[in-house]
Amino acid sequence: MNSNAKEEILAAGRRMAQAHGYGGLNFRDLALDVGIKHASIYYHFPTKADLGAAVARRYWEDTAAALDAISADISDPLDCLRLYPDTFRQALKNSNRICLCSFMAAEYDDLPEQVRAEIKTFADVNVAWLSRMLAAGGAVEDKAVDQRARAIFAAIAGAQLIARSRADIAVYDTLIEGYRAAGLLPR
Amino acid sequence: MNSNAKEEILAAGRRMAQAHGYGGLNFRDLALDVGIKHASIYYHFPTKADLGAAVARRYWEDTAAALDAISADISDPLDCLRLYPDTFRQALKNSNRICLCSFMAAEYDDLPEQVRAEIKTFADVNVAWLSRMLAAGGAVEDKAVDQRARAIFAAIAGAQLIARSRADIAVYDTLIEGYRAAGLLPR
DNA sequence: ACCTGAACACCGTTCAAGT
DNA sequence: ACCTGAACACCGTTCAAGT
Repeated sequence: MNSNAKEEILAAGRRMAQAHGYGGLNFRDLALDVGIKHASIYYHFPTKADLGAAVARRYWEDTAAALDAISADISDPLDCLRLYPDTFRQALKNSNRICLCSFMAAEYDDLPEQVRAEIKTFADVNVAWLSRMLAAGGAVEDKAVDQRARAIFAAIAGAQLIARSRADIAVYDTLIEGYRAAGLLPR
Repeated sequence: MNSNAKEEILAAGRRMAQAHGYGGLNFRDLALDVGIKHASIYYHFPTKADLGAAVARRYWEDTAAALDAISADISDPLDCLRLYPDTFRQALKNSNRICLCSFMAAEYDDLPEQVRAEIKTFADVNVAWLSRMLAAGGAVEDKAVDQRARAIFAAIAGAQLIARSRADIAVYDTLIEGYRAAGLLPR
């Protein structure tokens, strides 16, 4: 267990931050979840800022891997784009959680600089992947690709946020369908 | 001053909640801002839940009034829709704050039921106004009006959230322009 | 190397008591 | 009616001590 502790802290920290944010991430509940004493967490992460940054970094690393897996498995970039909303849907399915970085975006004022840097990278990773799919799919003019990628990312983050506030995943599905109907997302 | 205290608490509470959320709304800083002792706030609002609900209620009441003023002043519903993103832009302009209800949507898990009810009403107020404008504008099929109204509301909330995470209002403007280019918002 | 008990300082929250 | 002092509870952090 001891060699796994760091990984378990990261996993539990991610779950906690996706439900309660950086402010709601606390060493005592985290320790309870992992099954160690709260002081022990400081052995692995010297400060809360370090923990938050590590959790956010692991989060975008996992997201980048998941997106790459999609585009490696599926040859049609438009099919990849059609699957993209599902990556955000999974957080809602997991006890009405949201994207860690959306939550932390709201908490921007209270975030240590190192944490801010990681959530910026999360957005960059998503926009870069969307841009690649859009460019390869050819459904959008070249000069509009970046703008459209950013619009999709922001709109989907918003849909997830609003769906959470109703604790109803059907709200998310309806919003995504609305984006498709409006032409923001490919059919 | 004492008869104004309640109003000043509401105003300061709104500012604080738009920057730090319900979790970051705290009686000590609030009291410092208003100029009374922190325990005094409990005379006006028995619990934090009461304060949060009152702040959120006042927030949607103010928003409803502002939206009604727009649609009363401007006869063309499409012009009203063109102005809608500006209501969310103002929060960002005000020290990179966001919509109180977006922040609280993220905090859903930790919200008292009475606060949840108020942020639900905020969304309802916005969607109802957008639906009226869309229906009157005739730019969207009747049966798609509600879906489009919800999509616009969620997408704009998302744009505001992402712009905050960059502390850059130009990001918001670009995202809104992206929504227009994609056909989600009227040109 | 990895973990723990105990303590500290700070701050949000509460409530009985003041005027 | 309106406000306050003082206590309580919690949390991030530290550190000497355990295995």
